[in-house]
Amino acid sequence: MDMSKMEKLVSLCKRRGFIFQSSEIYGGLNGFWDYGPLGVELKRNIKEAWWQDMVRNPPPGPDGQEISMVGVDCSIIMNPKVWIASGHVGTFADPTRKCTKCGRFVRADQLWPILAECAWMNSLIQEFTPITGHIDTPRLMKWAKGKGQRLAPNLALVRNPEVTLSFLATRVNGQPDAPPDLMEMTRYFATEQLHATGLQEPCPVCGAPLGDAKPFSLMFESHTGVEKTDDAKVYLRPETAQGIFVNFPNVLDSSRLKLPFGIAQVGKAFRNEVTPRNYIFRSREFEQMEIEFFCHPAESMKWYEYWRDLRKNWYTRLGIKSGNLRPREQGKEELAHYSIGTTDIEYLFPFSEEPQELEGVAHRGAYDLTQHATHSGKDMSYFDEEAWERDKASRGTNSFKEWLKSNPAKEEVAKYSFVPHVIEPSAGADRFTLAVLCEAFDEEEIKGDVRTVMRFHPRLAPIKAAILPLVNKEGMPEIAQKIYRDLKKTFNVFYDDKGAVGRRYRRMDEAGTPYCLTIDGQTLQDQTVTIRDRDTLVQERVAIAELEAVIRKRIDV
RNA sequence: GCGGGUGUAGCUCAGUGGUAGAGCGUCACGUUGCCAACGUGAAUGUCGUGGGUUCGAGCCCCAUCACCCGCUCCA
Repeated sequence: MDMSKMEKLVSLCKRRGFIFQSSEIYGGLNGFWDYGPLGVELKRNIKEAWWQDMVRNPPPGPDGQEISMVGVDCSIIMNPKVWIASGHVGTFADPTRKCTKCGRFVRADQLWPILAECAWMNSLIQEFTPITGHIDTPRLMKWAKGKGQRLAPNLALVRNPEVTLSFLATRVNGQPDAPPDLMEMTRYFATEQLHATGLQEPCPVCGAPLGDAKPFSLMFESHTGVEKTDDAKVYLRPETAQGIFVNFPNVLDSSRLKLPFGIAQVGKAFRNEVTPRNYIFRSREFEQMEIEFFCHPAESMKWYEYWRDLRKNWYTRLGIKSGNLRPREQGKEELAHYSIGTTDIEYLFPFSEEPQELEGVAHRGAYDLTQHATHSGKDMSYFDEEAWERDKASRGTNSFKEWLKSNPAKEEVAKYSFVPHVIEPSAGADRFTLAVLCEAFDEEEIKGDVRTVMRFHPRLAPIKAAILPLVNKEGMPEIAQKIYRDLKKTFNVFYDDKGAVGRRYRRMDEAGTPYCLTIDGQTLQDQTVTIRDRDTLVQERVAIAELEAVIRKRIDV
């Protein structure tokens, strides 16, 4: 059998119940996936580890201080104005035309300026005189069979010069008093079947005819209420972040938080990706684990570095080998216009030679809060009461409002009232789940036999321990059942008494269960069981009474 | 969206126009004494889906869907 690692992993995930294709019995749906019984446990453990480590128990800040984190859980469908303010609606609101051959998108209103600058046009325009409409057929023919082949392989003039030029000649000779202008000539060059299609407009990249202009949005749309009118149009959120931003004032007013602090959210997001690809890596429905950390502008770089390092280390701690994990500072040209800095934390998946993004840690400045302040009219700034209390005596009044009337300098006001800067560590829960699966997958040879084992970090493993009576007699199943009932109150454990114990061990290896507890003959004598380690295969004896503590200790490594 | 490939049992695959198959897995019974044991038996398929050609289609043709690879896209 010659399967790639990725194919083996996909097969195992199906076979053991980690991941299924969405609506599979109906042929599936491109870009959508389901988690099975083991997969949902794995993903829950990942999300819970994130929530525990980032929200409930984050490590100390850069100066050793406690850091404040709270969570929210926002609706997926929000007021559409949110997405206008965030920029998601605007970015692709312009009608876009798609090339029928190469698939590239061109903004409809920019087509001619772009064409004027494109490579094939600049080459072609030297071969005729657009002012007079005069054409030199042999010269254009030569271009079509030479440079044109390379520069615009799908241009009608290149694909079928005889026909294309005959249409053009008919036009030029038929109306000698009204020579075609550059635009019309370009359309002729792009048209192969004039009578069937009419004049076409070419793709700036390859020359093929462009499709009709259509508004293009990566956001899924729906409607509220009965009538599906434009007024009722809503969007499925393409990211969880905006729910946090728009709730910034609510959280501030209800939770007695002071800057700096962070708000976290875990939840589904939706993007109508052009090409979903690579298993669950790029799906149209996915889950994000996002933090917006709000801080004073003067401290923002410090916090950016804090989160960047913390997030990278988190992955390492959960078992991602450092060699496969690549933090990558984005270049200036890559950055969104509002971002001061962004680090992509990338992972080298088996399906790609290039590392792929697991998480982006972005310094977003005051962009988002300012956008929402502008669009909603709601004040999104923060008033630093401590700073004001400290300085008010020297300002000559107890009232900040009163002081503002004296027209203080902007920089002075900003010491007390300002729009916080934001550091955004935005992680993909499904992407990390896939990374964990890839990282865990291993095959090793034991006595000429291949053992497939998922080496999950114990904290993430779907099943923590299996309880196995060595044989089904002499009271072993009864003892095993009791152990099972005790342990399942605390851990996700699995009971199995079917078949030979070796086979049961191997089954648990494929599920990634870190520990197997076996009830054997000696158990009957001294109330101990063996605990088998998934990775080392080493077995130790542990008293039944100490099992819970022993497992807890091992899982919390 | 383009080009190439694939689609047959839960998984991996064989099956080139004439009775739907194998290995593994699953289940039952027996056996069981620590790393995928053994014996016996069983279940499992609209051959991705829909059309067409044919006396007859898993196989040929058309369309469509999904997955994989390469482009493209990923605000």
